Amino acid sequence: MSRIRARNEEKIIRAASRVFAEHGYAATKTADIAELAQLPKPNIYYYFGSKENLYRAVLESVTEPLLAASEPFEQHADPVIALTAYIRTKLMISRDYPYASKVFASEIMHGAPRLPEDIIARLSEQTRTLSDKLSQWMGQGLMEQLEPRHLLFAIWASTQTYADFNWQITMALGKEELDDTDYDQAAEVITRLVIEGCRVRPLSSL
Amino acid sequence: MSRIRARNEEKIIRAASRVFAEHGYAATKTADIAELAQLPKPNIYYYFGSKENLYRAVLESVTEPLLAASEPFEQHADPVIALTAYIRTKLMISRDYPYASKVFASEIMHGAPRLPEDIIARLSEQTRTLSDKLSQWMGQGLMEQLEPRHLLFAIWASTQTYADFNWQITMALGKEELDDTDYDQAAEVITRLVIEGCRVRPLSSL
DNA sequence: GTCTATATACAGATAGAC
DNA sequence: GTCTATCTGTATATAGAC
Repeated sequence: MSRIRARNEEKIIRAASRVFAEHGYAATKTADIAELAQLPKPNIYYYFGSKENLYRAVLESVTEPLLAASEPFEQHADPVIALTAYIRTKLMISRDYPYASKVFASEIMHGAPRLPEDIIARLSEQTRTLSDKLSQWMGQGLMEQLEPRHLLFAIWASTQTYADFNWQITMALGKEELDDTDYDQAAEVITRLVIEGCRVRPLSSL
Repeated sequence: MSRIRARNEEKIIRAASRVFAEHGYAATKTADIAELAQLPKPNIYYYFGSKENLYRAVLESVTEPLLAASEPFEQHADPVIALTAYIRTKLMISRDYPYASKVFASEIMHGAPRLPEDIIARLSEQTRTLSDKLSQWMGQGLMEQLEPRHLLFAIWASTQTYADFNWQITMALGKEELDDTDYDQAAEVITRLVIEGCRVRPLSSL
């Protein structure tokens, strides 16, 4: 793998993430990706073979930040701290990786027809890990007994909505784009819903 | 407007809602809509003129159920009852009108490039009405003081996710499709988050 | 008013020069 | 290894028969 190749592949992936996120897979023209990447169109086919291959490469590349969100669950044993940090991290990912979030959202909304099996497996495993942790806390009396997966769905949806449905959010808030204050307010509301709503208590209360 | 015309237009709209929801605007072929509607393809162009016109007609037709969700806010003065009913209604809409929800979600995710101005206006007005009502309850001390629009975003996201990201939900729950029990559990979790999380109190507590 | 057969345009992909 | 010029399939849209 040459220097120039690595550099061009990265430029293409970056440009493709954005165009796929903004227009969706089918509406995306490889010519637009090439233009944004400032490379001739055939380069894309030379490096990736086909539009679909490139799209799969994009899906792989955007998976990391999304999976990394669960770190707070591994780092903190205390449910109040872990859940608070998790919500904040999920919101920061929506802010910093909006293309990753949208490409995934679009893919999943249409039934994940092009999502590689290994990514599905990793997402499933993460879901299991997270819901097991929640069940454990519930069993210890550190939070109310609820179906943990529905709680996860609520957290995922209400944090990712700031990336996926950014248009609606900015419109409703009457802004061009969101600033740090908006994300702080979002974190405050969602954290309150989860912590107070599930009566989550710190480890020290045991 | 002839009988046969009205009937065919409705068949086309219904088929189009489904195909647009499942594949997105760009990936949808008018031939697939025609096949599902059991009509010849040129009929679509005869009745609607273009794929884009048909899509706009679909957007108009799916707007009603989505706007109707706010009825509980008008019917019930009590915040506990109104919010509980609102969450339930939103979930039932996700269950009963999944195509409407997905077509809208896809449109908004890509920046609403084809959403008619009048629909935007009606959605904006509803947002204002709902957040005003929440502010009023907060002012009366019937619930915690929070940015009401962020609370709305959380409710919208966590209820619509059951339609928009149905694939992920069913996969996480290990099911082919959701049943009434799943929606009951979802309602229980989301209602608890909102009512307990915002410390919403009934009118009678005043 | 309705539908079969066809034109047209666009975008994914590649052959071949450099 | 890289890119210009071109091919080709596919899907929107319509002309014209019934």
